[in-house]
Parts: sequence; structure tokens; C-alpha cells
Amino acid sequence: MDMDEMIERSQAVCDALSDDDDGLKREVLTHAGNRWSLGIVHTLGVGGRLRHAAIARRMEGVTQRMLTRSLRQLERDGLVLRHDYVEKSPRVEYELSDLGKRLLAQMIPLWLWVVDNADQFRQARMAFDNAQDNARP
Amino acid sequence: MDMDEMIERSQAVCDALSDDDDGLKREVLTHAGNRWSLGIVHTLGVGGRLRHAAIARRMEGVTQRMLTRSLRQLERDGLVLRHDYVEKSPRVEYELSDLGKRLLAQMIPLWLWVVDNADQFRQARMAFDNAQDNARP
DNA sequence: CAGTATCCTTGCGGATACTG
DNA sequence: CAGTATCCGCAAGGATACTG
Repeated sequence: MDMDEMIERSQAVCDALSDDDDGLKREVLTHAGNRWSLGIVHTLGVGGRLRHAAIARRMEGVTQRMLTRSLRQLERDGLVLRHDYVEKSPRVEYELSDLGKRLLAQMIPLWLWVVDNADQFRQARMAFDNAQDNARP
Repeated sequence: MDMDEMIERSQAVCDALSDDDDGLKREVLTHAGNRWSLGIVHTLGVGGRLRHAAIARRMEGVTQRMLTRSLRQLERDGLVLRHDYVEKSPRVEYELSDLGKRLLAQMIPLWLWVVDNADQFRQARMAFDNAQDNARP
């Protein structure tokens, strides 16, 4: 699929979108832009079925509050499954749903692409910031 | 490339990431989650080189302020080129850079995927919300 | 251990008015 | 026309303490 064809298809799709679909699309992408969501998806993709604390250990910097909130969001979006062994000493495990695994499969090429092009991003930014500095001394 | 291989590759890549690379990756994805950024990229992908007002017309709901801000951000990220004809009656045109076009090419399959799975997302959400309601009457 | 409950700061996104 | 300058509400994200 070349560029023009791709744009044409996306144009057709976007035109056909109901307001609901468009809202959903934006919502999914907004969640994807959240601080921890994609990191959790990646962690679960790599680690399989993990407990709350195990995820926290693998994700340097996340607070309990944000981890719980993000997991709830992912669960609500159907991307993560929550398994609550109803024991007296709490035991809860999380894992990717099928939908979550497929989302991860969609995201990974994007991550790889971003990393592959990291230099171009940085270079563009430096050029932009320098131009700003020269314009406003 | 199957799922396991993909995860393995992404794992290797993420392990090799410097803090800078990781920050950059997250930043790009955060910007992608912003309200207008991807819409602008799509608009420019479809419409080619457009003036500020032309973009605004094609993007129902965006304010001057947010359009300018988003364009600046995209320009800073090297995704959009800004052409300022220095005339007395201001004339500025924007278009996707090569990097921007390639990002769009990365995003379109993701959009299509989200739309294709819209029902699954909605279904998951309804199930989740119902479970919540039952748990807290 | 897996959460809630508070409180706080920050920045996004929007509305409106003004300028070269 | 293509912006800037202000002011504002709100939600994201974080720090800390507490609970079943």
C-alpha cells in the first residue's frame, strides 16, 4: 500500500465515521497518550500475567494511585483483564486481553519507528529552538 | 512477523533505550494524544499545503489559539513545515514534512484498526460500566 | 497487598479581546 | 490574515496517609 492509496483509504474511512466513532478513535488515542498506559500494555505483553506490585516494580516511577487508575482505564477499554482471587490476603492479577494483545501488536511497529527516527526528531527540535533563540534575543 | 517475535524485538529495543530515547518516544506519543495534532496531520496529508485559515475551516471546532499552538508543536517536532511569504498582508502556509508524511503513514493503519474494532471497545466499556453499577448500587 | 481518600500543582484546552 | 495576550475551568498526574 503506497502513501496516496493509504491517504485515500483513510479519507474514505474518516468521512464515513459517525460522531461516535470519531469520538471513540480520539479517546483511544488520547488514552494511548497517557503517561503510563502504553508502558503497562508493554509490560504485560512482555511479562504475561502479573500482580499489581509486580507491575509497579517493573515500571520505575509509577505511583500506586496512577497504576490503579491506569489499570482501571485499560480494563474499561477492554485491553486488560483483571483476575481477583478473592482471598483474605489480597491477590489480584492482570493480563492483556486479546484486544490488548492486538493493540500492542499495532503499537510496537510505531514505537520502533519513533526510536528509529529519534535523531530526526531531535535534530528538528534543535533547529527549531535555535531559530527561536535567534528571532528573540 | 508474529506476536512473540514482535514482542521480543520491542523488548530488545526498549532495553537498549537511553533515558533520552525513552523520553522522546513518550513525548511523541503524548503529542499524538493531544486534541488536535493528529487531526491536523491528517488534514495536511489529505489537503497538501494549506493556509492557517484553510486548516481551521476543515477542522470544525478548533480555536485560533489551539491551532497555532498545535502547529508550533508539530513544527518543533519536525512533522510540519511552515512557509512564511513575508508579505504585508500575512500569508503563511503549512505542509507535512517528509517525517510528518511518514508518521501519518504509521498512524493510518492504527486508525483503521481502531475503527475496525470500535464495536469491541464499546462492548467492553458497556460490560465494565454495568459491572460497576452492580457492584455499587 | 491492593487499593481509597485527600490535597496539591501543573498544563491542556477554551473564550475573548487585541495587533501588525 | 495570522497571529499574541489574558483569563479561566477542569482534569491529569503526583505526594502522602490511611484501610480491609
